[in-house]
Amino acid sequence: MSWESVYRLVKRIPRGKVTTYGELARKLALPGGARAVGYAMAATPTGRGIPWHRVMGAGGKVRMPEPYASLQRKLLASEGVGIESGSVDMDRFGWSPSKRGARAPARKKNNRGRK
DNA sequence: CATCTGACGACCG
DNA sequence: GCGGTCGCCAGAT
Repeated sequence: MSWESVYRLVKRIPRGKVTTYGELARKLALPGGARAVGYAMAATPTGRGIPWHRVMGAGGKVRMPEPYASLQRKLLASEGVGIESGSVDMDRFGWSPSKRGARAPARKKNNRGRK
């Protein structure tokens, strides 16, 4: 059950969005157990359809050793997630478990004639 | 059963 | 804003 739950949530993350270890931990009723979540992710077998790269640290910052960090940035950027100085804008790409689109993008693209 | 570690988070200087 | 410390949980030895 343990890590399976984590994987499940991670798999739920929609493309182009990211979440944090803390959020996952909280959703799993493990406040402060973000480390456990991170540990689980570290053991996450690649090639299982688990978008581990969509899991960021607090504040949307990259929390992992190379070369994973670089790979993550690359994958995220490939999904349209803008990264600034190694950090992701959680206000726009932050995704909350079970709270689908809680932080929906502000959609501030071209005004299409009106603001 | 005791101890250390780890892809974390919050706090303090 | 950055770096160091403590606290948290689960797994491995």
